[in-house]
Amino acid sequence: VPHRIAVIALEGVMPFDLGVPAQIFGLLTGAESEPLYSVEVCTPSGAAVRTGGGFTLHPDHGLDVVRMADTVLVAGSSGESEATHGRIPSELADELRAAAARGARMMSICTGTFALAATGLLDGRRATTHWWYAERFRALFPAVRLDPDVLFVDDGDILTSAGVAAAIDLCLHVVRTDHGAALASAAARRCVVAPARQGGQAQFVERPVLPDVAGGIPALLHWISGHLDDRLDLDSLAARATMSPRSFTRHFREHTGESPATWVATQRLALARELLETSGLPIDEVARRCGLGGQARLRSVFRKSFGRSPSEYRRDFRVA
DNA sequence: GTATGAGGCCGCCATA
DNA sequence: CATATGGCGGCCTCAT
Repeated sequence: VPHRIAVIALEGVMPFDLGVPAQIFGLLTGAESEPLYSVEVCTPSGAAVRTGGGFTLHPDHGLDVVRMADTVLVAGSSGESEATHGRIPSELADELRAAAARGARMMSICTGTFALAATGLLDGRRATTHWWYAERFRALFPAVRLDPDVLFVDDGDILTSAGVAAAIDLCLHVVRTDHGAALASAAARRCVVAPARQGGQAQFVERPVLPDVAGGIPALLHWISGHLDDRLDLDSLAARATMSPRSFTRHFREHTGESPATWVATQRLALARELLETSGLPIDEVARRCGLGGQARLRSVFRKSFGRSPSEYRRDFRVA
C-alpha cells in the first residue's frame, strides 16, 4: 500500500508546485515497479480554484483526502492571494492541525508555508519560504524561526521549501529519507536534475558544498571537495576512510547513491566549470587544479558533458 | 577500427 | 540468528 500524499491547492495556486510532487512522488516505483506514493490533489472546498497560471483547476478531491494522508503538502500560491497574506479557510486550518496531531508529515512548497504558519503549527519551529516574501512572512508570523537562505528546512515532521525549483530539492530529500539515496538519484535522473543539492545552503549558491556532518562518509565527501587535485582513486579513498575498498564502495553508494569514481568525476567537472567561468587561468592550469591531469583529458570530458571545448565554454559563459 | 591493459563496480559468498 | 565485512571474479568503461 503506497504512502498517501494529499496536495492542497489554494486559490491562486502555482502550477509548478503541483507538478513537482506529481512528477517526483507520483511516478516513483519500487523494486517490483509498484507505486511507492499516491498523490491526490485537493482544494479546501473540493471546488475548482483559479490558478496563478491563468487557468482553472478542477480537483478530484476535497479535504477528506487530508484525513487519510500520511503526508500533507501545501502548494504555494501567487503573492496576491489570500493565503499568501496569512488568511486561510478555518476548516482547512482545522484539518491541517488535526493531521499534524495525528502524526502526518507536513510539507509546504514556496508560499505554501504561509498556510502552514497560519495554523500556528510552525510557532517556535524552523521553516523557510520564497525569499521574496521573507519580510512579509516575518511580519505576519514573528513566532516562526524563518531561514530564508536555504533551499529547504527539514524540521523532522515539518518540512518547508523555498521558491520554485527548491520544491524539487525538498521532494528528492523526502524520497531519499523514505527510500534511500539510490532511489532518490534515480528519480532525479528521470527528472533530469542534479541529484545532490542539499537543503542547508544559500538559495543562490551555484556549486554548493556539502554540509559539515562530522565523521564517516559525509566528512570524507567534504574533504574530497577541497582536494580534487589529489589522487582520488578507490584505494586511496578507502584507506582514508579506513575501510576495505569493497566496504568503502558499499558505504559510499549507501550515502550518495553514486559510486566513488562517478561522484568524484562529477565534482571535478563542476570545479572545472566554475574555474572557467570565474577565472582567467590557463586551460592547462584549470585541468590540473581539478585533478584532470592535463588539458587533453579536460577537453574530452568537457566535450562529452557539455558539447563544447573548455575554451568555447569559457567564451560563452565567462562572467565579467 | 581493433587489440590490449588498467581501474572500477558490484553480485556472490565465506567469515567475523 | 542477523548483520557487517572484505576477498574473488566477471564484466564494464576508458585510455593507449
